[in-house]
Amino acid sequence: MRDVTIQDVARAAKVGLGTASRALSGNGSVSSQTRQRVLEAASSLNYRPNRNAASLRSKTTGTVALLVPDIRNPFFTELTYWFETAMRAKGSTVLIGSAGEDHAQENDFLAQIMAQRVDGIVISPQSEDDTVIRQVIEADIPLVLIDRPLKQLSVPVISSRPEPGMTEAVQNLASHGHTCIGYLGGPQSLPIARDRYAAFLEALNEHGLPGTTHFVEWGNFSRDAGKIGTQALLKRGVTAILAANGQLGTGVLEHCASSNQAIGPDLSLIVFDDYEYFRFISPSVSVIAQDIEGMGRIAADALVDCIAGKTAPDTYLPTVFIKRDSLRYAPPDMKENRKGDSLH
Amino acid sequence: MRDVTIQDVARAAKVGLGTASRALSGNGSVSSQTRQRVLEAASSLNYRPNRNAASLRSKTTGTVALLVPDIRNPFFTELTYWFETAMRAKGSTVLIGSAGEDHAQENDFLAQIMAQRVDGIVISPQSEDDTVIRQVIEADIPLVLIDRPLKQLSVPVISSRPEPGMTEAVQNLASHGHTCIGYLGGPQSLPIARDRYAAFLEALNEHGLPGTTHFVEWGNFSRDAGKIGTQALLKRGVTAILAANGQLGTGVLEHCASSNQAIGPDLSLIVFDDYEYFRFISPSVSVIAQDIEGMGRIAADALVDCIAGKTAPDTYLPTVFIKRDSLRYAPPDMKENRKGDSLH
DNA sequence: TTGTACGCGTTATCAC
DNA sequence: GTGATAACGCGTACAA
Repeated sequence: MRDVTIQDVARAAKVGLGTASRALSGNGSVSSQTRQRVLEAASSLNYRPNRNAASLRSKTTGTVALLVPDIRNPFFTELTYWFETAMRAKGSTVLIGSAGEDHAQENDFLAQIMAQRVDGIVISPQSEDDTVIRQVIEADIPLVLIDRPLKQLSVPVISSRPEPGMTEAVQNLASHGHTCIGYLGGPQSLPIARDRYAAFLEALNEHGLPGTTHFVEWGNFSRDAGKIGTQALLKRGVTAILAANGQLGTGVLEHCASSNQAIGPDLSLIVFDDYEYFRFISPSVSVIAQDIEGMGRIAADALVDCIAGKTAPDTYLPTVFIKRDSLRYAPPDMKENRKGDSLH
Repeated sequence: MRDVTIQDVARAAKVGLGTASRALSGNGSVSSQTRQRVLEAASSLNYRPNRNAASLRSKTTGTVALLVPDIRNPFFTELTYWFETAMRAKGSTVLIGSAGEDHAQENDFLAQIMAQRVDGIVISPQSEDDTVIRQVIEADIPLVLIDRPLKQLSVPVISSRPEPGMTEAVQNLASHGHTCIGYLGGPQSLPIARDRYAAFLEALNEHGLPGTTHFVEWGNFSRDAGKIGTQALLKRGVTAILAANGQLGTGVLEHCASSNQAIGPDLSLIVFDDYEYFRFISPSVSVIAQDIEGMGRIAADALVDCIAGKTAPDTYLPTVFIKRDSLRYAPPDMKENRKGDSLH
């Protein structure tokens, strides 16, 4: 059963092929009468335009791609959601690729989408390796980066400013009397990891926390690194941990759950990234939240600008501190006091 | 800067257009000598095949679509991940659509992918409304359904058998001495919701739990329904709750966290669906897990079969019960005993 | 405003 | 095994 083509529509409407095309696509001028006829014919024939044929001529496919390290990471899940929503509103569909840690998969995906002639691509780079990004740039495909800036290349970057949230977070820890704060950092080779740590240090300085020392454990942005780092930090006697991303924070939770360390009473916790479930587990987890919805939407805007040949500015969205129950720390000496305090 | 076409490759390799096409696509026979020449020419010219042009002739796009209610629901996130992985291995890219509750969005997405001429589509229906599905069938697009069977239509369904997991789960609750079990069910209009409840009842019977009563709260598969239902069940004195899906289970967690109800000691919990974070929160949540990876892969297999014109069987994957810490229930009378038991 | 003819890059169908 | 040539469905410059 052959598809109904624009030819069929033209015949049914008793107009020329070109007229039908113009009436349906909206380019060029058609008298409203004939347009009406064409539209009716189209819908009565159940006409579905063939994007592939159109793309062949117009060089635009109405399709963009989103490449993330792992869509199962809630940050990327949400980013994907908002980006897809924004792009669909703009009339484009989104091809997703979840690359995992595997470079072969990344290249696989890249080859496929290049063949598909996507209009543009958004990449959230996982590793320090730039080869994929360079390929995209070389192929001259409009590109927007999430999280990771790329030096000396005019590719728009959408990311976050860790400072606002970080400042409040540190202030809060300080006001609770913490003197030994542990920091779980991401790979120092990643700019965002460095930025977050710098913001952390700056926040400490800003509030002039005398006598406050901090301990740092570096690792990749993974749950396992979070577990291992937590273990190490606890040995060093920290009373609070600030995890530089959600995966690391999840690792903290995991370690504490398996070692019966009670978050809140025994250990304060703040996580950079607000995974949905942080809100309704017990105790709920205090976070420094990125504006993921904003990132997705702005990435979409930036991408269509790039596709249109315009330039799009780098955008750094503010973060906010959200205080929850993981900050109910009761230092040992306070516990001692309580014990003696039999009046209550 | 014009794209390099297969023409250019053919010229460079000093062969005819057709030969180049056969050499590159693998269809038809070419002497290994000339194939070599063509391949070399292609890579040295940095040739990228144009899928759109190919699709115009071959009627196949190497693209499939996946439509889920909300990709942010961890079940669908993981399903998307595995499905995408499987499809990429088969050489297809995946267009995703996250429909939300919005029907307009669904239709939007549908129109777009029909224009894209996707080879097939996998739908995980959200509502009882079949209009989207019917449209796909009417357009004669190969279709596979996740979760939801469709009566009297030969569309493959990939879903789960709740029985194995449910049986073990109920047995476990019984062996812990629960006599009042609460059940949070999904919309009775949904087959999977009915199936799960039926499996629950069957499990109760199977183990001949004398004196065990159960209480049921129905709602849609949402966190809010879980919260409200939990509240209602607790008022009725249940000592354990079985939630019929992950969202409902999340609602239980949320209610308990905000009302200081300790899961484990105060209330046993088993959730149908194994969200990743259930494993490492405290207490960890016992679950009846679906084989999502299997569902994703089998859906991919079934879809390519449909595309190839073959029929694919309905597949129901077994569930498994995974025991975790949310079952450490200590009934009030046991607590009393403990109090008196000062020997320990 | 409307219709015609051509080309987009590829695959498929022929003859050779 | 190989090389011309005709589609595929649509947009658009051009002529009418």
